[in-house]
Amino acid sequence: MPTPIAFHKHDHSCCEGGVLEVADQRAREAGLRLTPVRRKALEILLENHRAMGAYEVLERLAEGGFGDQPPVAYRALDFLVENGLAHRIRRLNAYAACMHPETDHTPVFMICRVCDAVAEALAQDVRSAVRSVADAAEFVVERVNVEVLGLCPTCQEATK
Amino acid sequence: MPTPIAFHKHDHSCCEGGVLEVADQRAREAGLRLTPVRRKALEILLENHRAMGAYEVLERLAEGGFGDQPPVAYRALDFLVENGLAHRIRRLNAYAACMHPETDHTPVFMICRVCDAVAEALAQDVRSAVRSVADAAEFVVERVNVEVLGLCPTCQEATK
DNA sequence: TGTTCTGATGTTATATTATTACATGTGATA
DNA sequence: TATCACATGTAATAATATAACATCAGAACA
Repeated sequence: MPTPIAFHKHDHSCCEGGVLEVADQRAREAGLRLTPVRRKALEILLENHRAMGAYEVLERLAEGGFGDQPPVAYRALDFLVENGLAHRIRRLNAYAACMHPETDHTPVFMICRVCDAVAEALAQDVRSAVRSVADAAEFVVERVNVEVLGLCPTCQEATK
Repeated sequence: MPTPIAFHKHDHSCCEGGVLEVADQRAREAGLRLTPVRRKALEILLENHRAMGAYEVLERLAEGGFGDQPPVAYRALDFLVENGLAHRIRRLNAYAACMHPETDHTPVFMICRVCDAVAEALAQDVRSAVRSVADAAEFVVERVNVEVLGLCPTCQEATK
């Protein structure tokens, strides 16, 4: 199954190179420890450009000479998520490289229920709407996760 | 751990009775098959008034004379979610009775990272913001799930 | 009444996802 | 070099979820 992280065609080399560059930069500036396993995990997510399960990432890490036990993948992925370099897509029990690591954003994930494709979008409006609801409940917001289920452009066609 | 579905004190008998009443009504009118296990599962969620794991619900169902194997709980919970009588809280791998079954809503769940308390809020603004993002991506929205992680009023106090 | 169909339930087994616990290594700092 | 903090490796297991199939109960109908 394809499960790309964007619905439409694009020059993927830009995503990959750009994101890795930002990651390296953040590592230098913010003192992030982007160690070999962690960087490799990010590369794997970027290469595939789709939501991947932890065990799938683990397999690729093991092929790359790293450990082959679950914590190896979970630790690397947790690190990436903690530091805004990847996101966790809960509906799919999967992870995807963040496409906008340079900005402090509230991502919205659109997940196709037919083909499992995922696209990440930025939505400042969603963030502010959430914030006002939370304020009313006296709740302090730290992270916002929005997952939208529906039909991607391709599967809409197929359904017709 | 308590994990209530609302942060503030309230008359819980209203929630419980009201929601069950709406559920029964929907069963009659819309031809929903709210069978004994399904109704019991809803009662369990309402009684506890908090997010509960499937196995926790299963245990209570078994005590009530129903089957004690995982599919018993998963099927009942899936039914409730499908029909808008419960929600799945993915961050907690848990389920909670819907507090607004009468309305077609986009729930926002606020989840406390310290005590796991969950509160459900309605947010029409969030829905429309999501919709406009999705339109731009030519994505057809079917369900929206918003989970906000942060600190509930009680844990904010404790952290000070 | 009895037959047939559909969907719900029970049960066994197993798959998938995630964590705990502990040993080992590694690089910075005093 | 001693010590510390943190990263990694590994074994074992916990927690969550589903597949597959048998059985049952009620509706629709001859």
